[in-house]
Amino acid sequence: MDRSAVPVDTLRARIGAAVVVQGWLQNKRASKDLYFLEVRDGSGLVQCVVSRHEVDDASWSAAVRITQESALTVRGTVVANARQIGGVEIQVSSAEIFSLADEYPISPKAHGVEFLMDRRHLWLRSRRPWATLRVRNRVIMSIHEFYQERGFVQMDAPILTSSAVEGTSTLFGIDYFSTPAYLTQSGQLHGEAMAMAFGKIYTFGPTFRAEKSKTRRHLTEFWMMEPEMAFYDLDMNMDLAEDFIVRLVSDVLRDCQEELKVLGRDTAPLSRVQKPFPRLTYEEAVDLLKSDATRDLLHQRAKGLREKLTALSNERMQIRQQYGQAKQWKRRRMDARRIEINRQQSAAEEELRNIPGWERSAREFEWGSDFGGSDETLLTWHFDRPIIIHRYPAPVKAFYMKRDPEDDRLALGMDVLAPEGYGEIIGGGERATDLAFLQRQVDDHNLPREAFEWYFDLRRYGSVPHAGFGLGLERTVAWICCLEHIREAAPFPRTLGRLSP
RNA sequence: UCCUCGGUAGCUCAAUGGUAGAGCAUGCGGCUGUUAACCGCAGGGUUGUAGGUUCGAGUCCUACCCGGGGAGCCA
Repeated sequence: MDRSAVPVDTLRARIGAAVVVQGWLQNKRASKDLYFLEVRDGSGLVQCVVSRHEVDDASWSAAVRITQESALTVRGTVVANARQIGGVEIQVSSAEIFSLADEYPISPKAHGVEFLMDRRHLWLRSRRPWATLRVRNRVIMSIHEFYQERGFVQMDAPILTSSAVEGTSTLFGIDYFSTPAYLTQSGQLHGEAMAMAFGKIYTFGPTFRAEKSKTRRHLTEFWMMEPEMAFYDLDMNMDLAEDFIVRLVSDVLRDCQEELKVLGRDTAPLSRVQKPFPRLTYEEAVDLLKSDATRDLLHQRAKGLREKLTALSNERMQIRQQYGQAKQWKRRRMDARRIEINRQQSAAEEELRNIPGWERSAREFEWGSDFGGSDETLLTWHFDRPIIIHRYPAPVKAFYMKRDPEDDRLALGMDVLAPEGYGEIIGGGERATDLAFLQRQVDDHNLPREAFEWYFDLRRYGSVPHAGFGLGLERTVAWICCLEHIREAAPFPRTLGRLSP
């Protein structure tokens, strides 16, 4: 241990200074009298240059012997070098191995998702997880700052619950001292109780869904942030959600430039996340979905995909022709490109296969159903920022939603859909205040009245208009980072068929 | 549960029904500024499992197992 060790992300401010850095070896490159050690300490990455004639024998031999992911201490001088990550490197005066690592399974090359997920505990050390999970951290901090600044109080809803909010089919059941219990799927109802006590509250914790969904948008365990506000109506709720999303994105844009760069995230779409978000009633959304404009967008998309496939197959042929006489390093690049071509080709083919189904689903959409995944994606294609859809048919929303006073068929629910195909990141609405209505709703949904007596009390004693929503943390992070799969947005994701590591 | 794509070296992927290959990783050698460094040499395989068709199966057929993506459901 060396108490004078400094974090790598502070080196830029220490040019010319002698420093100590402790970390792990991410990768190394060598020539006869020179070793380049890429050292990672969690805060960042720095190249350390070991020159044979400028270090003692012990340090030189450490540089020669050290393996990927060994822990080490490096002493040296910080030198400006514009070509390096962070703009600096360390000219090493001495290096010492803390512990020599066995052969590391994750080589600095391409790997498949299953291989990496089986080694998630090690994969966390790589660049992409580093960037993604630091964005996640920024989002979490922004969530707290945003609500605390507005006078919200953080409260925690219970994780173990006695009853289902909307049926038990999607809940994980457990044995609670011989009584059946469930892992929470939402802090919603308890949030309402806390809002009646504290005015404006938010909960932030793990949530569990036993849905057998195998898609890039689903986890069985995820973190949900749920604000709940007394004396709030649907419009105020939508305003809050809008301010909230704008704040999250702008904080990440301001503080996570390096992370977004590592992820290769195009920041232009994020910069467009400004107020106001387009707001559509369910009715308007249905009309848009069934419109010629939607059909044209789909046809345009299909045309673009077909052109892309042609271009990819041309490139593949070109590579095949050149491969025979190519130099080895060029072949390697071609191999990498060929893999990327295959990946893009199967993605494009899959989407092309799906498009007729998407078109049918959109055209034949019937008033009263809920939007499917493809419908949501199509709706967002019409806009350049998140959109809010509100006033859904009551049957597709939860029993506790308030009815629209203007039209009793509708519930005052609202969803925020992220652009670029990431779907619903927020779902919420104004809650029903009338006791008799809620009791009828519980009966109509075949839910046990006894389980909701405490909830009914909130309407017996000082019932007020109130509203709230839930934000899925991982979906939000996946969208902001432009991840291919939501599982990358959690350190140890839990999905259908994955409970380890 | 259904639809769809896949399973070949430690990893990522090639291979008209006809002798299973490449790159990376590993080991050895070379190189004074590398950026997934590069160059040379070497070791490394029961092609997911079980059947079937065939003179001959990684390739075709059947069943099963495992994984990816999607539908339903949802944040």
